[in-house]
Amino acid sequence: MSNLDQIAKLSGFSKATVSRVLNHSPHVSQATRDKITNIMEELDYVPNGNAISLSKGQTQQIGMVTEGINEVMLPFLNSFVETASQHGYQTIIYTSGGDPQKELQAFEDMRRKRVDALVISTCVNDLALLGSYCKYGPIVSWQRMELPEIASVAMNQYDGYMLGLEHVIQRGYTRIANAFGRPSSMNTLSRINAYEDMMRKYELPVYPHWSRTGVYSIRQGEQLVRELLGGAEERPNAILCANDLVAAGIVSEARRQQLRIPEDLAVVGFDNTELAHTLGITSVYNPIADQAKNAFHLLLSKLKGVEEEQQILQYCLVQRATT
Amino acid sequence: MSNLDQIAKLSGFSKATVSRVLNHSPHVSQATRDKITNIMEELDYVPNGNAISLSKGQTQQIGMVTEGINEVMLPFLNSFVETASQHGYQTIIYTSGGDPQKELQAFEDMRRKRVDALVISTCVNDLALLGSYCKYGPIVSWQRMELPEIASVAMNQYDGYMLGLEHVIQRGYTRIANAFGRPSSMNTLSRINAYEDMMRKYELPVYPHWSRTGVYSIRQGEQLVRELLGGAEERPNAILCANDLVAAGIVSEARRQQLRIPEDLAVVGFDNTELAHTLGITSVYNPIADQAKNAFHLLLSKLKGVEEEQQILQYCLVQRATT
DNA sequence: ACTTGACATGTAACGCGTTACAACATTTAG
DNA sequence: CTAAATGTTGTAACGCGTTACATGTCAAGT
Repeated sequence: MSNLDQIAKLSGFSKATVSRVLNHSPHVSQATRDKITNIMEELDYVPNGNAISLSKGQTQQIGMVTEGINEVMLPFLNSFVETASQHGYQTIIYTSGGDPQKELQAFEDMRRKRVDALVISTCVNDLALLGSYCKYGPIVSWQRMELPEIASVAMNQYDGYMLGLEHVIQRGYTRIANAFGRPSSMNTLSRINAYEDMMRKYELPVYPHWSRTGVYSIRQGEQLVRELLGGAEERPNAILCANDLVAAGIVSEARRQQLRIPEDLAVVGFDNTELAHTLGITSVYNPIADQAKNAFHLLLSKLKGVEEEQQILQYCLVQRATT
Repeated sequence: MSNLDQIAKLSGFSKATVSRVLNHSPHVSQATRDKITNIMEELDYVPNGNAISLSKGQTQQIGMVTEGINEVMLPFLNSFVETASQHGYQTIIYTSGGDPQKELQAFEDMRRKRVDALVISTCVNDLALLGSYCKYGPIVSWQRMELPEIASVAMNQYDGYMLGLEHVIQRGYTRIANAFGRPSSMNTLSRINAYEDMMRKYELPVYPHWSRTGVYSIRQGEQLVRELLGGAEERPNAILCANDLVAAGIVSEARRQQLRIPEDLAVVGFDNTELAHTLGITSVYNPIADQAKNAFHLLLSKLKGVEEEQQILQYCLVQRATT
């Protein structure tokens, strides 16, 4: 392995000049540049990334914090990785599996300068703890957070949920159940507020039993159908779901139980992922890929101290066969 | 930001001793260790990851090369990230979007010592080119590769495909179509061989028109149904798919066209992902998560020069409602 | 001819741990 | 009581670019 020092010696120039060539500095004559470039090619030289990171004090790496990678965050992840890479940044995945201790690794890695910044997709640690890491680098969250230091790129959950609720109510469903996501997350709180406000507005019944939190996956969706529609006398006739995965689980389990959709049960998913399209599930469109782009640009702004342009994001409801 | 030098000066010991404390070397007395540890805590000291990487010559980071992250590789990615993290390695995602030039970034990053090793999920560059990067670090591939330097953890595609074929033939389907994946990949070649051998064995008709390559996604599956079952006189009555995504697309489009499944059309997916379970699609089980584990352990073996244990993986067919 | 400035290049310190080797002290074995 | 073994700590070089500042050169301006 050759290094910059050898290139300098062999070419007869100083390390500084070689470094300038490497960094396309204009302060090098063409002749010098050519000579040095030739020698670098001869020796098959490439600069050592770690040395660069050490001296520059940044790694061009951004950590993504998540509980685990699932279908819902796929477009977020893809879009983020893609956008970052276009700007010369790589993305490191930190999955916690729900373990706060494991999640902390990501934050510690920022403290240790292994990553320049963090995007949070899902997060299981205390706000206070997160706050204490803000001084080590910029953090942006997909989910809404109550910390001023941590910007969020999520859509307005309250409005989005209202949209879904309004939709089913307009179509005549009145017994509405909810499969919410992470308990006590801002997203969930906003949705709960939306639900309560809407029920009040139309004076519809609220059965606490019909609202669940902590429902994210296909399996949990299936399970929910068994519980809510098993044999109880008073059953909901519409379910709004934390995401399309849950909706998919509900739809497939409901069909297995000979329930007619949408006659007996209306189902509304969230995020309008590929899955919702495939299965024909009505879903609230959530511009996830654009949110990821915004997340990256927010981080870049903070890293470079310059304003980067943010997109303004729209949401809407996509109606399909389940309502 | 405090550094090791400051800790050394303040504690009155040398940098070497401080470093020993950091690395839990046994050659430090308890008293010294305590003193140094206290000072580190006082100053809120953490070692700089880049400095460590530079001097150790390794980053504890592994790059994952892929065209894009989709449902099929989700368990692979998740399992890999998880396993790697258990062993102190982080995973960096390199998505190429099919652009060889972008893909090269991952390989260049290994050359520049940004990652210690690479796992290839999908790869669009020449074998020859890949071969030339093997000298910079270990590479393991999910897909089978013809290079001796690059180990593979994929299941035996030939046998797996045989399993699917045998299944539909036993159930009386004779007009079999194929949605293969990447053209000219080893996987596809093996599957094509399996198909031809099997058709020969049972003396079944082979319509070249019924075999497609380059079909990976839900949309492409839907498209395929329109093409193969649109209006042609002689139609296939069974389709084997590159993966469960394609199968999902086929099933949903076929239903839209009022085709009865499995009476009019049998569909077999591959990988037996969550999606196959949800939609009730028969699928060849592919122990993807375990393959990812094996991939990591293979890399670790090569990095440490020690044998790591590999699991022997089983596959089987999971029958559901589409056959 | 002389100053000023633009341009090219070098010097040396810096970013921060790691580690082979040396040195010294203290046990322990004989 | 001494030699060998063990344990503790220090020295200094190394891994490799980056960059602020200094220096030297040559052409344009007056």
